[in-house]
Amino acid sequence: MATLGKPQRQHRIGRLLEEQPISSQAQIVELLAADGVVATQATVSRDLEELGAVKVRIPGGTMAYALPEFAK
Amino acid sequence: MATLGKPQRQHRIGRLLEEQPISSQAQIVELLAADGVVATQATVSRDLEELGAVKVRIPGGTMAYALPEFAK
DNA sequence: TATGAATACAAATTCAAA
DNA sequence: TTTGAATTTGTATTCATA
Repeated sequence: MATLGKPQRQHRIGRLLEEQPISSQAQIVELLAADGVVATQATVSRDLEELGAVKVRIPGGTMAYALPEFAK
Repeated sequence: MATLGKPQRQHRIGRLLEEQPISSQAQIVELLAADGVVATQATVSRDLEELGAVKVRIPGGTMAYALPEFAK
């Protein structure tokens, strides 16, 4: 499996965050993998930082990653 | 040391978050203690949840807790 | 420069207990 | 119902490696 470049991977992460509530980096790793994109938690952590993503509280006490408005 | 009630403690936490960038719950525990308020990380974690606080990215790559606008 | 594995660090939750 | 101690879970960073 050809390793996707960083920009493409980050774009996919952004899309994933919009599509569903995601509460952990491990979950992102899984979703990417299901999409054929291999990356570890360390990489996802760095991607989220570069994307400016933050973990916010969702009604119900759960948390989910979200992109800042200006990044959408 | 008279233990401060939960509402008072949460209010203090809110003020602390406004006064300075705070990047960890341990730091909140310390600041409260400096103020004579004893609480553990577990309690601070619950307080932040009840306050709706989130950890956001600050320019420079650091993170800081913040209250949602509507809670101010 | 980008990455992963391992580690260090931070936060949420469990489980008593009062 | 609230809390703290201990634990589990999650995230950032370090340290190689390419």
